[in-house]
Amino acid sequence: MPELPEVETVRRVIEPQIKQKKILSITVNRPEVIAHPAAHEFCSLLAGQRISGMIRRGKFLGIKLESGDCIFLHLRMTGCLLVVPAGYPQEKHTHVIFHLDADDSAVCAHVQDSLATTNKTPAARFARGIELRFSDMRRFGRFWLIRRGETDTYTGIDRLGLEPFDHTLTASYLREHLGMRKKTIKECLLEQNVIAGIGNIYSDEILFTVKLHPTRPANSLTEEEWTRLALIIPERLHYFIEKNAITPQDYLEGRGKDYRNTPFLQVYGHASDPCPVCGQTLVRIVVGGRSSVYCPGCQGRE
DNA sequence: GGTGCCCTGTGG
DNA sequence: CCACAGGGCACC
Repeated sequence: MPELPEVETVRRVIEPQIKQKKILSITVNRPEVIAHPAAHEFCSLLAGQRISGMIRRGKFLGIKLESGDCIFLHLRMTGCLLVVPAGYPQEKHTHVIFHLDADDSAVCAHVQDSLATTNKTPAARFARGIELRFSDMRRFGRFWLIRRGETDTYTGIDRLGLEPFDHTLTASYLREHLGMRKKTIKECLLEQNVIAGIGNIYSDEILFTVKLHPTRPANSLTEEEWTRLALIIPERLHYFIEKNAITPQDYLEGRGKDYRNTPFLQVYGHASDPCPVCGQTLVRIVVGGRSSVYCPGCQGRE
C-alpha cells in the first residue's frame, strides 16, 4: 500500500497525536513483526519513554524518543498506524499496541466528537489513555528499535538514496547513478538506494508525466529526459501528498486506509481506460515483475 | 537479471 | 480455482 506520499500522510496525521506522550507499556500480539531487538526487549526498553516526534525517511517512519532512542517502522504493503482511545474497537490483524498516557485528553477531542456523533458512545468511557496501534493484514511490516548512539545496521535506512525533495536530486545525479544502466527506467525508479520512497504507483505516474516508456533502458535517456525526470519526481510526489491531506477524524473513520489521492492517479489502476491526455487506450505490461500501466501514445518508445 | 517467498484478502 | 495486490529480500 503505502509509498512516500502515504507514509508522509501517516506521519502528518499521527505525529501531533502522540508527541509528548509517554509510552506506559506495549502489547505485542505477533512477535515476528519486531525485527530488532527481540520483542520482550523492545517492550522493556521502551516502557516509560516519552515520544518527542516523528520523522520519515523514504518509506520508513521513525518515532523519536526524548532519550535519543528511535523506533523505526516500515509499513510494507498493508501496514497501518492508528491512534485511538483505549478500549476503542480493535481492527483485525492488530499486532502491536503502544499504551500511551493521555493527561492531555484534549488531543483526543476529535475522537470523542466522532464517537458522540456516530456511535452515541459516552465519550467519558474513553477518557483514560490512548493507544497507538499497528495493524497489518499481510504481516510484512516491521519494527526496529535503534538506541541512542547505536549504529543502525538493521533497518536498511543507511543504504537509502536521496530523498526526492533533496535539492541535490538533479539531472546529473540521476545520470551519474543510472545513466550507464541497461535496466529499464521503471525498475531504476524503484531502487530505494538511488531515490528513496518511489513505489509501483508513483513510478508509473512519474513516467507518464515525463512521457517516458517504462521499458526504456536507463542508458538510452537523453540529457533533456534526465532533466525532466529530476523536475517531475518531486513535483508529482508533492502533488500526491497534498491530495492525500486528511483530518484526524476522517483518518480514524477510514481506519487509516483511506487513500484520498487515488482519484487523481492518471494511469495506475487505469489499464484499458482512455489516456486522460490523448485518449489512446492505456496498456498494462509487466516490468521487472511489477505491473506497469502506460500510454502507448504519450509514452512511445522513441 | 529473473524467480520465489514472506502473508491475507479480493476479484475475476 | 487462480491471479494479483501500493514492498523488499534471499536465492539461483
